[in-house]
Amino acid sequence: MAPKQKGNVDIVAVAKAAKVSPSTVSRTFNHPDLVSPATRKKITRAVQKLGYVRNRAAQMMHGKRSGTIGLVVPTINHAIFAEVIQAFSDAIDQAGFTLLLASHGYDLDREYAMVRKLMEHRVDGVALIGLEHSDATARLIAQQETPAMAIWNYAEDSELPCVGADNRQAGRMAAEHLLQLGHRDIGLIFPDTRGNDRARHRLTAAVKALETHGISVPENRMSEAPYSVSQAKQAALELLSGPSRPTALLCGNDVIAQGALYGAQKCGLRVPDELSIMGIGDFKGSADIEPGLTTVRIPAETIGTLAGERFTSYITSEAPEMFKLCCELEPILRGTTGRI
Amino acid sequence: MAPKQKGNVDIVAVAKAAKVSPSTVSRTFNHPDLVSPATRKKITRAVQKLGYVRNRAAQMMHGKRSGTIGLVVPTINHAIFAEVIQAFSDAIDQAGFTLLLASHGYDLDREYAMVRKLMEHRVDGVALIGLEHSDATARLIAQQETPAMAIWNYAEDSELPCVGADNRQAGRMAAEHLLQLGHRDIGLIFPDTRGNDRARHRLTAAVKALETHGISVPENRMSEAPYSVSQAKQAALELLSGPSRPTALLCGNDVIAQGALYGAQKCGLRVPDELSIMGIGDFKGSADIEPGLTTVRIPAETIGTLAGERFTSYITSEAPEMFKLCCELEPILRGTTGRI
DNA sequence: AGAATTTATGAAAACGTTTGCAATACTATT
DNA sequence: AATAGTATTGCAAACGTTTTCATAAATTCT
Repeated sequence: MAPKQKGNVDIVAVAKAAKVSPSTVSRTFNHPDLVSPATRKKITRAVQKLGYVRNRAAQMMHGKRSGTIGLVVPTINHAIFAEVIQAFSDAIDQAGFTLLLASHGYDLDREYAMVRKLMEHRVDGVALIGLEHSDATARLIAQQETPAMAIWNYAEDSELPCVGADNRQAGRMAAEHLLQLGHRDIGLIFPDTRGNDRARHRLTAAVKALETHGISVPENRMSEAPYSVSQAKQAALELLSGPSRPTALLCGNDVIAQGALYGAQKCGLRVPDELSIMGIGDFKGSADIEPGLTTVRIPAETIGTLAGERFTSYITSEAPEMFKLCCELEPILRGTTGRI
Repeated sequence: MAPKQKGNVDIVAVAKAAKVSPSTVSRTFNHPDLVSPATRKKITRAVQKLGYVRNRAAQMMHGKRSGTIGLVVPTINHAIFAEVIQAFSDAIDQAGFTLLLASHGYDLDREYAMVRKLMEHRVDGVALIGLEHSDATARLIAQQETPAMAIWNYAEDSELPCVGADNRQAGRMAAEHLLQLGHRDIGLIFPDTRGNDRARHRLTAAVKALETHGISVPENRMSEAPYSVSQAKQAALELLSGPSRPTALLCGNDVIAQGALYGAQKCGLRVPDELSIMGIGDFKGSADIEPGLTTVRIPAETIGTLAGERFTSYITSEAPEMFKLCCELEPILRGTTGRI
């Protein structure tokens, strides 16, 4: 069946096969109510027979939306972004959009290049992770008048519409949980904060919360590690091998916390009796390690879904309304923290 | 700077600003050597000033490639696919292509819908995960003459070009490793194999390898669990709680193996002394758990990169050559398996 | 039965590019 | 200085759709 036409099955081939004009075929797709049921059936049959697939690029040239949304992330290969991407993708798919995905590896210049690339494809909107972007990117977005939004961070004063969590609050909550348990000597393991406002906000807020309680964090209690279990393990090992060791470790995210946990186990430290470990994020799997990781839950799936839903309706709306959604954080108390 | 034009900055606006014809502007982009350096500079300046961004959809209407490649995966939110997606994305980006991503949640009908959706966007190629797809999907691909490929599985007799690993071999290697250590009573935890040829091939090959050694696996030694640590933990708990328990667990992938490990720890079983656990995949993180997970390494990143490189050159080539690449598997011996 | 609507269809212009062909302006050759 | 090239540019058609406007057919009303 479905005899392979000589390549170019377009709307006029369908029209010919159905013995109607191209206009009518187009109308059958876009305004079916304007076309008589009989003709519609003829056309549908011709479409089936020829295996016609609509050409959205051609539609797009008539001011129609392209039906695509661009998403630019630092990396795909990271539990938390994968979760956001999945949820976002599902949500926009629901609204008939297709996802154009690009990653930049935490490089803001590459981010600009990616946004530009997406705009060449005339995406109907661009979603970015975080609120920190280069001026060039901001200019480009403003100039092209492409709808844009930020995912993952929330900020009251954001220029862009955003759906996310308050990373400062996350940092504060993590610090306060440890303080509440009586910890006074706390080690910090965070990633490089350049071009990563999420990490930076968490770190500064955590430090500030500690200072409020009269605790300052000396240099030798701070360690830098990328989002990698093994490198975080390494970093933790260093932090724990000194002559005096902290009673608790506050980690930039759950991946780092997981590495820290393994590091502690390697040192033979009992968690949480001898060392408390606190993560941020509540990644998939954090509940399942032994002991379960205490963390601050950032609802990635909710954020992705909400972002997708709001963005699509923002794009399709006649009179788009600015939106800024702050998703609730929640301390998840599991087995890696305890009273001093 | 960059004064916002009244919305539509197209090639003719640029032409007007540079006082040349649209054709010349177009040529400046596509065949710069045909344009005098002086004019080229004028045009470049006009482009800068107006903030012109090329419209690939419009180019596409002239038989030019759209510059997009579609990738359809079961799910994004899975360590192993995230890794493949990242590598694939980077590789095609390198060649100037942009990724259109869609996921179907292990539903072959939705997979068809996604492929169709991508074709409406006139992707230059479609990459699918695995070799098992619905007839409708196969027909659609053949009919549209869109280049297509399979990622993740390798099969000698595949219709599509493919880059991947031999999942049967993976299953066999896992089984043989356990056999070699003297295990005779082996429990199997695998996901539902419908619409998932990866899992099915691993399972059947593992069972066959065991049978070759005169071992048949009774019903009560098999358990089904999705790719979820917690559910796999549950499944392992059931398998291990019976009156007699197996001496080893062969798991469909590393996520399941990780769950099984936690399950064993929960039962108070010492791994690997009292129970061996074998995974398949070597996910990021599998090396870092304690004890490190013994597994069969499937080089996800290599597969993604290779797939992206080969596919782009396949697409851009004048005379495309079929390709089928089988990536090497490697048993990774860590701490979760031992002699009986 | 004829006029006035309403419904269904087609013709043609438009969208933003690319490209084959024609025209023009140079340069080199004799 | 006339000729033959060659380098540069512009014109207009083409790509696959959508949409406005006009026309034809069918229906309703008086």
